[in-house]
Amino acid sequence: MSDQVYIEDLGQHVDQEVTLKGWLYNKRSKGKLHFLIVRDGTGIAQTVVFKGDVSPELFELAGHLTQEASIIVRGQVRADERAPGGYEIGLTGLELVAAPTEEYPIQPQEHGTGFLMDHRHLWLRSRKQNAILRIRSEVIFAIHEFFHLRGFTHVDSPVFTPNACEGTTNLFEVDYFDDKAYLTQSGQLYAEASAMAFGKVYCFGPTFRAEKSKTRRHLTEFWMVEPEMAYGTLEDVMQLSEAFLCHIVARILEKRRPELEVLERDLAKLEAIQAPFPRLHYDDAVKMLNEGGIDFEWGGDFGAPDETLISEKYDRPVLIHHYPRAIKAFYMKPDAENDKLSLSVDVIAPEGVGEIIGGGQREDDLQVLEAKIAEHGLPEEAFKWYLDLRRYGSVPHSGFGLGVERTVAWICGVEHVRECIPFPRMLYRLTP
RNA sequence: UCCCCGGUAGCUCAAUGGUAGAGUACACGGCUGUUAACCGUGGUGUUGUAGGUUCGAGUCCUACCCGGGGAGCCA
Repeated sequence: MSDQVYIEDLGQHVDQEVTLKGWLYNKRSKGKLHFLIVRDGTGIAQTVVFKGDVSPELFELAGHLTQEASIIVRGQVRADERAPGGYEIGLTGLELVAAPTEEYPIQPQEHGTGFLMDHRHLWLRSRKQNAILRIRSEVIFAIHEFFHLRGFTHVDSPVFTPNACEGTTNLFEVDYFDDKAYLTQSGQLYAEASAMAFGKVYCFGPTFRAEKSKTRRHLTEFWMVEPEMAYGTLEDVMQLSEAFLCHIVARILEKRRPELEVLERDLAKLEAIQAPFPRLHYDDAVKMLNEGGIDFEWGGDFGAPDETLISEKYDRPVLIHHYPRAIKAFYMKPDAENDKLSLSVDVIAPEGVGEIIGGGQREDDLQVLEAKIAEHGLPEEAFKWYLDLRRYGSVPHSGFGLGVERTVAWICGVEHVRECIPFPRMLYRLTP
């Protein structure tokens, strides 16, 4: 049918005869009226079947449709304040493509998280989940757009790796023919190599952590975007992450407002995301915690409650920089002015989502890096190629990693990252 | 790995140690404007598993399994 339209475009077809192809989301009947609520992946729309307007067979068919029946409906679009979304279709034609062979398990009522996660493949059809994942798609598009507009080259890093980037624990080990390999936990080392070849690069892909974490911020498989800039400094990374987050949020506000409304997101909180972001030296963050009544000792890393206390003081993301060297990865460059500190930065999202960005300036001196690798007990052989980057034209460089699911959770105002990826992989959950 | 909570009908949940129930979904009937519509009629259980205490266990005890929330670690 050539006049098929999508529900998100209904407003452009008022008073026209159109065809919708979709599924029955819900149905309400009242005597000589059936209200068929149809979804097509772009939204939901109400269609009205009036007994006087259609054949008895069609009215009977409409009355017996069950939830998630796949249907093609035809009728005239009209504006009506009583219709959800403001538009409805006066139905004149109805084709049942396939009736469900069994009762659809997910109903318009409360369900438990475990049940919904077991039915994730169907849960995706629900309004809220649909909105979250459409926003995720837009976030990913905005990420690519941002870097391309700034002259970054997209260079992907491998998923199979021979070694750990940040230590050997928490890696998924897999058989690799007669050898062992690990699923990557970061593409950074490869992004560094790419930056030496292309200048400004970013890699984007799934990463894996075999941490036995059971919290609303953790997945065992999550997506990370990691830009890396040759000749970049800590300051460059801080400016880039600020502009990056502003760009993403602006894009979502521009293009995904209907989805944000489905999620009942407070738009004012997103509209507040403008540069500059507050910057907090690690020392000052520690002071802030102590003044806030948390017994925190200098030198430690911040836990979830610490991050929440800090982020609650601001209405936009906070950049915390110059963390102690001891709690950061081996490749972080020390601060020339204070050997105990590193040229590192974490970005804490507002509203309790926690850290969404971690990055900094990398160690570019061969001898220092060799010593660090030995000090961390890492296998020198595995890092031979990485050290080549310091042998052949080493330059200062910096970059960061952004966790996509946490970013989507923050933008959507969703409690748990498991709803921010189509098929989450978590501790104790591998299906569907 | 540690701490806390839970597991009863397809789903959401009730049930002083004493006959295992309601709402919802589904089916049929009624109503021309419903917003998770409403009204009437219709039936569903190895109470997570295995032991134990008891005249009697969904309920108390022990172990295990599964799930949820949080911590640590991280994005």
